[in-house]
Amino acid sequence: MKSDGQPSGKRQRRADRLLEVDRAAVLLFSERGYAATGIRDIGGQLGVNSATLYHYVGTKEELLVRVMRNCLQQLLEAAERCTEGEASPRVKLSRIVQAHVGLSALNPLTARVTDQEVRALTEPFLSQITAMRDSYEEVIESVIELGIRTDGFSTPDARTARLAIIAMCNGVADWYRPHGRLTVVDIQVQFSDYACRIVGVDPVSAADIGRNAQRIRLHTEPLPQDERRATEEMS
Amino acid sequence: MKSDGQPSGKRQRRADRLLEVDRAAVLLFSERGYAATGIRDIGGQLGVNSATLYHYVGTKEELLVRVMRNCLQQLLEAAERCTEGEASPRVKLSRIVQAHVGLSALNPLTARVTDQEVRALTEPFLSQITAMRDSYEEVIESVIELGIRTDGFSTPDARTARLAIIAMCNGVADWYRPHGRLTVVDIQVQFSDYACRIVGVDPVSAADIGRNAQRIRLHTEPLPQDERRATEEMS
Amino acid sequence: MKSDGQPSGKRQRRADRLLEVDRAAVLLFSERGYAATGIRDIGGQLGVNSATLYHYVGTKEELLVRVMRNCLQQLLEAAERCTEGEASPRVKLSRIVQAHVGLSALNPLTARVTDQEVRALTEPFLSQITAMRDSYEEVIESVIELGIRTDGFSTPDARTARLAIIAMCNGVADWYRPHGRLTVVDIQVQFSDYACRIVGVDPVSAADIGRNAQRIRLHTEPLPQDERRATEEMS
Amino acid sequence: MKSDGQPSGKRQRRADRLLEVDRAAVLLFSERGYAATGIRDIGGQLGVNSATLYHYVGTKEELLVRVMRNCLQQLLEAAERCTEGEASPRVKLSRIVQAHVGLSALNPLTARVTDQEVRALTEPFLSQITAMRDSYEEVIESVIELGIRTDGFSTPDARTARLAIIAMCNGVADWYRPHGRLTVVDIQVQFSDYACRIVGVDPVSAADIGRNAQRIRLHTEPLPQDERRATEEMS
DNA sequence: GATGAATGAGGATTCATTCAT
DNA sequence: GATGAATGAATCCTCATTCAT
Repeated sequence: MKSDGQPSGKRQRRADRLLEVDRAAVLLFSERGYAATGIRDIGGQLGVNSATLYHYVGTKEELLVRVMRNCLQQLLEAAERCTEGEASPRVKLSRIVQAHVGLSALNPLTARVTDQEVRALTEPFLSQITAMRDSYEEVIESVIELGIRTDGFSTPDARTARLAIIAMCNGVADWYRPHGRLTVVDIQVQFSDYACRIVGVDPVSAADIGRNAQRIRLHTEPLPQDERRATEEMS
Repeated sequence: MKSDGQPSGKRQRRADRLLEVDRAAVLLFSERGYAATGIRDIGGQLGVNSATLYHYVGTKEELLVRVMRNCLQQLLEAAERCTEGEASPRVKLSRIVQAHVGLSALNPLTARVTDQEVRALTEPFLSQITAMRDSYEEVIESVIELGIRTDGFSTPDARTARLAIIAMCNGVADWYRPHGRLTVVDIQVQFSDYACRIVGVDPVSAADIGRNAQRIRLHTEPLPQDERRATEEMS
Repeated sequence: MKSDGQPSGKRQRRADRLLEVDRAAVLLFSERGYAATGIRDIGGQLGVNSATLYHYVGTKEELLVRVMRNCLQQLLEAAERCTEGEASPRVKLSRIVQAHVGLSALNPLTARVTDQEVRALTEPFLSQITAMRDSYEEVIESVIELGIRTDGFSTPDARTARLAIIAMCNGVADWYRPHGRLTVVDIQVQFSDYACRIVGVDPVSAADIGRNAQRIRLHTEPLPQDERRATEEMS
Repeated sequence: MKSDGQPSGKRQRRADRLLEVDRAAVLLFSERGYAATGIRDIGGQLGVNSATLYHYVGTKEELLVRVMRNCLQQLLEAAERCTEGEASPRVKLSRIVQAHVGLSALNPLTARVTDQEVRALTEPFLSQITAMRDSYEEVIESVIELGIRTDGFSTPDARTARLAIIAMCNGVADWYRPHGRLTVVDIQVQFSDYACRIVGVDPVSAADIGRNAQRIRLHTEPLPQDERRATEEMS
C-alpha cells in the first residue's frame, strides 16, 4: 500500500495529464474546428511545449479519434441500455432522446466535435467512426419502425423522422450552456416530447421513462468556462 | 455591341466567372471545410491558377462571406415573404419550414457551408453574418410566440421549439441528395408537418400553404455531382 | 525568330533556374550528405526562400532522384557506346573505365552523391535507381567474363574483379579536384591501365581505345569552387 | 562475491553495456547513415530508453568518433605491424592489403561507417580522425614509393596507385557478406594480387606473406544478421 | 485577364539533449 | 542505473497572398 501522505497520489499523474490533453483539444477543436486548430495551440492551452504533447498522444488525428470514439461509445451503450427490456417503442424512443440530449447538454463541446469533424478523418479512422455512427442511428430507426408497426407511430417515413430527431438532438450541443434558463432535465423532457410528437404519439410521462435518463459525463469534456479559471487559480 | 469576329465570343464575363469561383469554393468548403480548403484547391477545381482568383474575389474569407451573405439573404427574404399577409401562425410556420427545407435540399452544399463555417469568420464579418442569422431566427421565434398566444400552439418553450425546428431543417442539408427516394416536395411536406407537431398543432393542408413554397436556387450552389461531369464534357 | 538583343535570352529562365537548384542540391548533398542537408540550406545556397524551391521540384527526395537518374543514365549510355562494335574485351574494358573515370573526375560531386546516397532512397525510387546501377555493373561483368573466355583475362573471379574496378573508379570522385597535378586524361589512362592489370592483361594503347573516351559533362555538376565566386561576382 | 539469488547475475557491467551501445550504433549508422539515425533508434535497438544512453556515452557525435577512432587505430597498428622488419615492398604491400581487406570483410559495418561518415564530424574530432586517416594512407604511399625505387614497381604515379588500392579495399565493406561464395581468405588473396598487379609486379606467394594477415575483430562490429536473432532468443 | 515566381509565416512532427525522480 | 517528461530548435512541406510580366 502506498502510504505517502500526499493528498493527490502520484500514481495517476500520467493518466491525468492525458485527460488534460484531451480536454484542451476538445475545447479548441470545438471553438475553431479541427483543421484550424494547431498542435501548438493545444500545447499553449496547457502551458506546455507542443513537442510534449507527443509523449501522450500520437498524431493530431489520433487525438481527435480518441475523443470521438469515446463519445460515440458512450452514446451507443446508452442507447442500448435504453432499448433493453420490454418497454414500448415510445418509451424507448423517449429514453434514447433523453440520453442523447443529456449527453449533448452535459458535454456540448465534445458532442459538437464528434458530430461535426467526421470529415476531417482519414482512413482507417473514418471507417471506424462512421461505423459507430451508423450503428447508433440504426438503433433509433429500428425503434421508430417498430413503433410504426406496433405502437401507433404515425410518420410518413421512418427515415426522415429519425433524421429530424437526431438533428434536433445534436443541435442541443450548439446552443446549450450551463446555468442557463433551462436545466438539463428541462431540455431532456421537452425534446423527448418533441420526438414523440414528431412520430405522432402522445408524450410519455416522466414516470414511465424512469431514471434511465443517465447523466453521462465524458472525461473529454472541458470544464465550463466559469469553472475553468476558478480551478486554475486554485492550483 | 461587341462586334469582334473572334470565333469563341467573349460573352463569358466577369460575373459569370465570379459565379464559377463561388461554386467551386462552396463545393470544396462543404466537402473539406473552409480551413482545410486551400485557395489552390479552388483554383485547381476551376482549372485556373490560384493567383487568378484574386482578380475576382478578395481574400479567401471574403469568398466565404459572399457565399454566406447571399444564402442568408435569400433565406431571410423568403421568411419575410412567408410571414407577409394575414395568414395564421401555423400557416406561416409551415411556409417558413417549407422554404427553409426547400433551400437546404436544393442547395445542400451552400446551406451546409453557411450553417457550419460561421466559426471561421473574423470581424467585422462575424458580426454581419451573425446579425443576419439572428434576424432569421427571430422571425421564426416571433411566429411561434404569436402562435402560442393566438393559434393554440402548445409548447413549453418557444425558444427550444425554435431551436429544435431550425436544427431539424438545417440537418436536411447533411443528408438530402437529389434523385433519392424522396422528392424535395415530399421532404418539405414532411418537415412542415413535423414542425407543426413540435408546436402541438395539426399539420396544415398543402392547399392552405399555397404555392409560397418557392424553389429557391442559389447561384452559389455547385451542380450535383452527376450533372457536373456531363456539363464539363460538353464544353 | 526571337530577335531581342538581350544576350541572355528569356526563354530558358525556368529551365536555368531548375538547373541551379539541381546544382545547389548536389553541392550540399555531396558536402554534408543528403540527410544532413536541409531544404532551407539549398534555398540559402541559391539566395532564395526555401518555399520557392517547391516551384521547381517536388520533394527533397525527388530532387535527389533526378540527380541520380541523370547521372546513371549517362553512365549507362556511355558504357553501351563503349561496348558497341567489334572491339576486343580488353579495349571495351579500357573504354568503359575511361568513361567512368572521366565522368567521376569531371563531375565529382554528382558522382559521389549518386554513389553514396542510395540508402537515402525510399520506394519506389530505390528500386528504380538500384535497377540502373545493377544494369551498369552487369555490363562490366559481362565484358570481364567474355575476356576470360576469349581474350586471355586471368582473374580468379570475374565478380571481385568487377567490384574492385568499380570501387577504384568511383573512388576518383572522392579525391579528384580540377587544376590538380594530373589532368583528367592522365587519370583516365592510368586507371584504364590499372583495370587491365587487375584482369591480368597488358594495357591497351591509347590509339586502340580511340576517342571514345567522351568527356561527359553533367548539368547537375556545380561549378568548381574557384569558378563559383568568379561567376557570381560577374552578375 | 555477489551472492544474490537472481538467475542472471549482475556481471554485465558498464563496459559490456558500452560495447552493446557501440554495436547498435554501428548497425544503424551503417544502414541509414549517421545523420539519418536517431538517438532514439539506437535506444530502441537495445530495448532501452534513449536517455539511458547518456549514461554510457556523451553525445551522438562522440559515439561516432569512438567507433571511428577504434577502427582506424586498429588499421594503423596493423599496417605498422605489416611494414615492420626487412620484408620487400611487394610483401609489405601485400600484407597491408590483406590486413585491410580482412578488417573490411570481418567488420564491414564498422568499416563502412568509418570510411563514409567523416563528413559528419565537426571540430575538434574532424581533425583527429582525418589525421589518423592520413597517417594510414601515408604508410601505404611510402611503401609504394619505396617499391618504385627498389623493388621494380612500375606505376606512373604512386599517389593514384595508392588511391586506387585503398578505394578497392574499402569497397570490400560495401559488398562482402559472410557465408558467401568466397571466404575472407579468398578475398584477401585476390585483392593483394590485384594490388600487386596495379603496381606492376607479380603477386607474392602466400608463403612469403606469412601469417601476418591477422584476423582483426573489432568489438564495435555488430553480429551478422543471422547470428543476431539467434543470440537474442537465447537471452 | 491571367500566371509563374516568390515569400514569410505557419503547418505537423521529430530531433538531441537535460533533468528530476 | 534507468527513465519519462520536457523542450527549443529543427525537420519537410504548404499556406494565403502579392507582384512583375
